[in-house]
Amino acid sequence: MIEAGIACLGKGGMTAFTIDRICRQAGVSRGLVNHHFTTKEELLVSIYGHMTDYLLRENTAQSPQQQIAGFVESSFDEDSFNKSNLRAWLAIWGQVATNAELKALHQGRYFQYRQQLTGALIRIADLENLDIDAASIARRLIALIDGLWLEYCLHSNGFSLAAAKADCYHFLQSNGISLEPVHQPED
Amino acid sequence: MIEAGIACLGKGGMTAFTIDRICRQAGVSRGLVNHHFTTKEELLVSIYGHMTDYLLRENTAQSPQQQIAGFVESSFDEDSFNKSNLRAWLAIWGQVATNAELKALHQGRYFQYRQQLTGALIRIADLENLDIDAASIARRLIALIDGLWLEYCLHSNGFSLAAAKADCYHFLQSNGISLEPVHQPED
DNA sequence: GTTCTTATTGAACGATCGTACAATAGGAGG
DNA sequence: CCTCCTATTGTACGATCGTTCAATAAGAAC
Repeated sequence: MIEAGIACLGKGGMTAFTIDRICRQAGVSRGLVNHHFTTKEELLVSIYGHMTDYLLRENTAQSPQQQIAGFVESSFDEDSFNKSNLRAWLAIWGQVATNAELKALHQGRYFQYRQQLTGALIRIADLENLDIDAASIARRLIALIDGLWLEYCLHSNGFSLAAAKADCYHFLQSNGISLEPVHQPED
Repeated sequence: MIEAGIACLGKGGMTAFTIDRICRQAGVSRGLVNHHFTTKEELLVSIYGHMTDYLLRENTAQSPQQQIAGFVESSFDEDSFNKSNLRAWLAIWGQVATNAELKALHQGRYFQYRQQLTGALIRIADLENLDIDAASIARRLIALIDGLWLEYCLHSNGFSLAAAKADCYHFLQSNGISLEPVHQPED
């Protein structure tokens, strides 16, 4: 049902996020959503939680370098960060200002995400005796990733996912962070 | 009426973009929208055209350095790039995949925008004998601007508009582009 | 004043929206 | 078998959606 909601958001944004279409997508009857979720907004919050769980999942990388590389790689994993999912994110971002519960969750999840990045950067700086502003780099890296993803999905003919990843690595390198790009196991 | 539509998009995204609310916002009666615009989607396209006209307006800067600085400065002008306008942009971006007419316009406007940036970068490279990939820098600068704007509007307590501008200038500098930041006339 | 075009109004239409609710199905525990 | 709890269904409701359309207001042209 959460998956069905994501699919609807991906198809037509918040306009397509209706009880009717979600139930049809999930193959269940109309009244079921309001049985499991008291309101439609609550379903939206659950959906956002589900989506961010994926982002904040345990990163099994050993070194902080591998951890950051893992972030970059998974940020442009075409299974998760495709046009459909971008629309879902755009729709949810557009509702953050309206839905207080969603806003609180979003602020928390974004903080966690940035903290994970910042922590890895600080560990790298400690290991290699670097003098960097880890929080600032994390913030700018997130901005770059979001912006590249936006560009890629809105006009994908412009460049490739590989180019987007390269841009991120280039950004890190120009900020003093060098890391061996890890190759994801191709399954 | 176009302004009223932007205001509605800013208040509640595409969900609030209804004939009723637009007319109420504009202070006119219900039937007027369909008199000037055959359909609601056509109004949305007009709104997007109006919004991008502002971005692509004639840049009166003399030097290419000033031109790029003008882009950065106006990208974080709080009159235009506030939370309300972000929501309008998010809503429109979310509809680009659905509305063919909107998609065509968006592709064209984005191409113009990137061309203006690329052209200025090429002129700088010519003047200063630099060997740069202007198109790539333009693309990454746009991504950084979009991402920073997104971050700023979604959790504005994180940093300031001045910091966002500084991030852009820092990015350009680390890519070999140095430019004197111009101070906008404060009117 | 008359005529024509345009701007604007407000009511009406069927469709769809979110939610509530009574009714049914099914499985677990006794 | 009976009883409870939960899962699921389908209908119903008032509200709002986009669009259509006849009616009116307002000027411009003559």
